[in-house]
Amino acid sequence: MTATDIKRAGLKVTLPRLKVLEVLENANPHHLSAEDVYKALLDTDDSVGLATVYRVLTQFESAGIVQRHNFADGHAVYELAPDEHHDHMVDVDSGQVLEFVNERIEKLQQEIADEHGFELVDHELVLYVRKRRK
Amino acid sequence: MTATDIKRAGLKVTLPRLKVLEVLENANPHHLSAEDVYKALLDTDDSVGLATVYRVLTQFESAGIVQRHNFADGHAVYELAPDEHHDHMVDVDSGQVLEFVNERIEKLQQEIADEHGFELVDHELVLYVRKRRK
DNA sequence: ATTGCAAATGAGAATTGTTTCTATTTAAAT
DNA sequence: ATTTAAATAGAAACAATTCTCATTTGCAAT
Repeated sequence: MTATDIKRAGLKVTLPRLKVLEVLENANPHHLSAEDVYKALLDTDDSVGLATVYRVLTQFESAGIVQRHNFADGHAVYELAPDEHHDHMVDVDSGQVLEFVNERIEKLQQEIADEHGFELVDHELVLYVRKRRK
Repeated sequence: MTATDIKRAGLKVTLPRLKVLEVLENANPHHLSAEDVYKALLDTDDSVGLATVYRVLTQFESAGIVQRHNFADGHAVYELAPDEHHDHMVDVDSGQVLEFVNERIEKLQQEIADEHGFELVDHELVLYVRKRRK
C-alpha cells in the first residue's frame, strides 16, 4: 500500500492520509477502530484530527484500500484490504480476533445466492467462539 | 410467543412488554430497529417510551425471546427468536432482507471452530447480494 | 519558484443511536 | 385492599460518528 493507491483513488496524497495508512500497515492485530488509529497518532509529531481519521477511513473504504467490519458489540473496525479474502472468528471471552479462510464455505455462499436468483456481491461471516476446555 | 414466555424469563407481565411483543409478532419484514418498534406504538392508545423499548428488547434478548443482529450500516435490528436458526441475505439495491438456512454451512462453521480449538458460541452470516440479470 | 484554487484539514458543535437516572406508577403476592 | 419490589416515562447522559466552516495544503499552471 503506497501513495500510489491513494492517487489511483482520485485523492490527494496528504500527510494525514499517509499517516493513517502507515498506522494500518504496522497494526497488530490488524483490526483497529477509528479511535485506535487516532490514538496511535496522537503522540507523533503529526497527529491527525479524529474527524479526519473517520473521513479518511471512509474514503479508503470506498477506494477499496481498507475494509470495514461491524462486530457484534456494535462498533466498527478497519483493516487494510487483504490480498485474499478471509473471515473472522471472535473469542467472546478475550475479544481476540482470528482470521480464517475456508474455500468450501465461500463456494457454498455463491451457490446459495445463486439458488435464490442473486449474485453474491459481498458477505460477512463472523464466528463467535470460546476456547474449548477438553 | 405469549405472556408465559415473559413470565418464564422472570419478568413481570406488563403492558409495554406485551405491546412490544405484539409489534414484533406482526412485523413484516421481521427485522425492526428499536426506533421502528417505538414508532409502531406511537399512534396506539398505549405508546411506550423509547427508553423502555430499548430496555425491553435487551431483556427479551437475554431471555432468548428475541435475537439481535448488527447489519452493515451499523445499527441493531431485532426479530422474534425463530424456531429454527437462519441466516440473512440482504439485497444491496432494494435493502430487502431474506432468510435462508443451509445445513452444510452450519456444519462447516462448527468444524472450523473445532479445528482451531474453539467451540462455536454463535455466528453471524450475512450475504450481500444483487438480483441476477439473466 | 510562485501563485491560485479546489480539495483537505482540525476543532468543535451537532447528530444519531443507545443507555442510564430518577421520580412516579404498576403488577402481583399477601 | 395493602404493600412492596419491579417497571415505567422522560430527561439527561453517553459514545460513536458526521457536519460546519475558517484555515491550510497539494499540486497544476504559470
